Amino acid sequence: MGEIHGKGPIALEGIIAETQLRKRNPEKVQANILKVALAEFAAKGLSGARIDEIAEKTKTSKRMIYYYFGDKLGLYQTVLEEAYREVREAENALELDHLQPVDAMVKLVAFTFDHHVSHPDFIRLVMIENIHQAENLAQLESIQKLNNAAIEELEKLCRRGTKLGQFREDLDPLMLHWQISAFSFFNVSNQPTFSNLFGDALYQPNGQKQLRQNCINMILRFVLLPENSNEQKNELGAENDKS
Amino acid sequence: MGEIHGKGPIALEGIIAETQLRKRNPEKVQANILKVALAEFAAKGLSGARIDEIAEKTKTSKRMIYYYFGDKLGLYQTVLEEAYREVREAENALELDHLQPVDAMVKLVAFTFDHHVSHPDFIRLVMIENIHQAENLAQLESIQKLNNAAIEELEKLCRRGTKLGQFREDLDPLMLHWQISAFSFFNVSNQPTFSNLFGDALYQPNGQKQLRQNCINMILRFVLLPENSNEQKNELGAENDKS
Amino acid sequence: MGEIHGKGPIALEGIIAETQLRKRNPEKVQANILKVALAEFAAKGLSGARIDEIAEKTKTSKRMIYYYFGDKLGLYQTVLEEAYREVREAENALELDHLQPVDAMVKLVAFTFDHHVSHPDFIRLVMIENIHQAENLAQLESIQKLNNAAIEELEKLCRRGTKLGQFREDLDPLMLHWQISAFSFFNVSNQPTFSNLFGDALYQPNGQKQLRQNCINMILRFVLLPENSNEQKNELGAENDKS
Amino acid sequence: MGEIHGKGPIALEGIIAETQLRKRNPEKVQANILKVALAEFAAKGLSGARIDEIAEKTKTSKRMIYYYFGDKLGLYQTVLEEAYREVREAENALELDHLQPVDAMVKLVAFTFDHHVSHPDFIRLVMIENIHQAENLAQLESIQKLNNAAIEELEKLCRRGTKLGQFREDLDPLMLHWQISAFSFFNVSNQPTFSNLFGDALYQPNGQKQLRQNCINMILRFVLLPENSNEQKNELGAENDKS
DNA sequence: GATGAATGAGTGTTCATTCAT
DNA sequence: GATGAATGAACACTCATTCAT
Repeated sequence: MGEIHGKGPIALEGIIAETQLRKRNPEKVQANILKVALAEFAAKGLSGARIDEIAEKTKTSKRMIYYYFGDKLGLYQTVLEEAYREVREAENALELDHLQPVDAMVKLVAFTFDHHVSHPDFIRLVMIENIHQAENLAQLESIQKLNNAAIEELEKLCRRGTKLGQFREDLDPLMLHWQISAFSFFNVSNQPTFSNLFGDALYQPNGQKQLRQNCINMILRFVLLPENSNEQKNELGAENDKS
Repeated sequence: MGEIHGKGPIALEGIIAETQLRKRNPEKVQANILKVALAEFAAKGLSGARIDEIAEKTKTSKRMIYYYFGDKLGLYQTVLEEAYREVREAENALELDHLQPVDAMVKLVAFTFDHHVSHPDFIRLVMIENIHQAENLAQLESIQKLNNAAIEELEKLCRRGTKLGQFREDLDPLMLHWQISAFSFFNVSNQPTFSNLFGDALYQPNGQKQLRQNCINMILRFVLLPENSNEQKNELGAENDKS
Repeated sequence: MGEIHGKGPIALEGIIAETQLRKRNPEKVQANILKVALAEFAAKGLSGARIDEIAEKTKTSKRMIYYYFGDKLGLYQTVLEEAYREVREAENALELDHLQPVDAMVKLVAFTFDHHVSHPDFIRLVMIENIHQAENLAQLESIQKLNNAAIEELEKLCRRGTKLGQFREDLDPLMLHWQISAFSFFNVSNQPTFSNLFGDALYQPNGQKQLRQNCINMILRFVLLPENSNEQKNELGAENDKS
Repeated sequence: MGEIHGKGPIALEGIIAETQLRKRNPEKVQANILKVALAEFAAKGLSGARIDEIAEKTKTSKRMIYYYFGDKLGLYQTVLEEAYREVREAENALELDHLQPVDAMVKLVAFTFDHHVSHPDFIRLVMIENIHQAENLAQLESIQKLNNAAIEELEKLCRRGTKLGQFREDLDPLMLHWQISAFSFFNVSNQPTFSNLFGDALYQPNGQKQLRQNCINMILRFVLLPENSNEQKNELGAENDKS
């Protein structure tokens, strides 16, 4: 990814490019360190990751890690911060306002599910934070603000659905977010142990497809008023088969 | 830490008394080590936990850990094995056969939810295993057998419910187990980060009560045939309020 | 520390203003560095002082330290040289020739005592040099010349006192200088340990007053011929009380 | 000192002896570390000394330094503590009670002077402590007690001399101790810089002999009542010549 | 079975110094 | 003259593990 070693016919250009890349480009150096560090921390945890190993996989040296991030914890916290920021920015890019409430809810759950699947390193980082009682996350002020947006978006959606007589009136956006997250997060976080203990059928393409659809269905049945739920039952149930 | 910085006279009498107190009781010594080790691994992860610290909190010495468990990984694997065994044994003690399918399902979900809440160290151990791609769990043959029982129990229950015309016919016990686990596991595993980002309302007594009830409801609505679901809608919905 | 952990926008205006404030004034820049370096070396020793920390407390940058002084040792030696020069210049400004020998001697001892008290950083620098076996001092040719003046001044004074029949004939100016220095130097150099072990009574205003007077008395009794010493005994003794 | 390498005809015995010396002898291992560390700290200061270098000069390994002393500061503090203890114990072994006050005072000053000369590493350690504002010394409770004994001994002596009409009545034992210490300490501590600046005449055998005698004389003239001082003046003065 | 002593390979971190602009 | 970026060698310290008794 973005590596340069010997993939063009003219070697000299590659050398020049690499030289320019490596030297005097603080942003890229930091980004490169963070990318490597994210993978290492996600794979081995905070105390399991080794600064030496991170440095080795980097285009720069161990010294620069300390130059830019102070110490191991500083590096970890920056990695955590960037990971959250990236994920939240993608979430905020979701445009739900112009969709019908039901469609918007389907899109939200589907996106959340898929987004977790496509960011396993972020999931693992969050697991690590949970093992550490979120004490590092608690120190990142910049993150706290980002998350309210997600709840507010959901609240807007609930209100719209309720006003149209489609959603129940007693919905709690926070709990809804919790429920959507539980499915999406667990799906990625516990894949290794679940597969090991019960086989990986649910983690094959077809299994994931059903899992995803059932999550959407469960959330929909939860938010919809019974009468609306009935109208859609065939449609919803149809996707639950194992075909 | 088993290290000496400074020195002091040795209380000979104390040593004799202590020796007599625990004279040659291998099982208790091992159980004591495992209890301490579980807490340490759960709190700090595999590489974060320190043999010295575990030994210090033990009634015995560091040498005994190596004597009984070989090395750090051996200790961790034994801890993991015991934790799984204990949890699964409790699950298997659930008597569901004499209950109506719906009641049995409610009891199963409620028990799973509560059981996770009351075994946070186990949850954390599973998180750690997931970070390590379940590679240690994979080496424990004794565990693999235990889990099929859980699925089989659930399968029996589904079949009974379906035969009575209450449950849908296309239920997949494995997926059902996944769904129940997702709620129950996430509830404990992600409490630190979720509370930090969104406040701890859902982790206050009242919040937990609602969360638990909604999980039961969601599972029920998922397994019940629509016509049965409708019959119960008032009852189910009633518990969703925030009172 | 010249290192970056985190980043922030750069206040361009501030930089321009500051640049104009100290536009090209090498002497002041060097003097500023030396002042800061003296304090740092005196406080933490040669190996204990940090170039980064010195640079940070300076109005200029780390690079300038290397530009002007070559390396850490060069900076230290320059600091040492300047400190000696400043102290010796003050000593040489003492006008003793127009005073009676006894008065001149009193003034010399009193001045030396006070001068040490008011230059604690210099004292500490000399202590550091002594720990390093004076190997840096030995490389500063400029300093060697300065000190003979002090001994010559003292020799002149001794000769005058002896010629007038007040001082003993066998006085050795070098030893006299040693004795005066011993009191004056030890008073400052060993204050921390002495106070810690024996209380700080002697380092309170009254204690210092007595200490100073007793030093003067001891030197006087040493240089004066016994018959002169007797004449002054009441006067001298009177100042030894603890009032 | 106590080394074994190849100084006996039978090599095998040496090997056995060395083996027994190196293995399982905690006291000797610690003593060996402390001896080496004292020399290193005295030569290079707290931050200048290197744990690696200390370990290398030791019969054991770097790891054992941390095993017994925790960290660098712990090692330094233990070195400091042992150095003070050793020096104070020698001082307390002085038997002054059976001597005439004047003889006792002469013996005390002479001993103090010589004792400092023969413990240069201790002196350097004290200098280092003074540069560090005695902050490590302040943490050693065991040392504080030892020093009162020295002052009390001196107080007893002063009282005896005063009672016999030989010493002045207004003597302050603490100040007397300060004065004796000033000479004795400065003589060792400032030898490098003093020799460098003024030549080493005073540090040649003859110079030291005079210096020592003059210190005794100055202290005696200070404590003796003038009439007694006069009686002894010839005797005292006689030793001040440069022969 | 049980204990304190001992160890080597690593692990995070810091230092004075130099480079590119 | 002046600045932020970059560096390698060293540094203090820790780890799981084994030895001798």
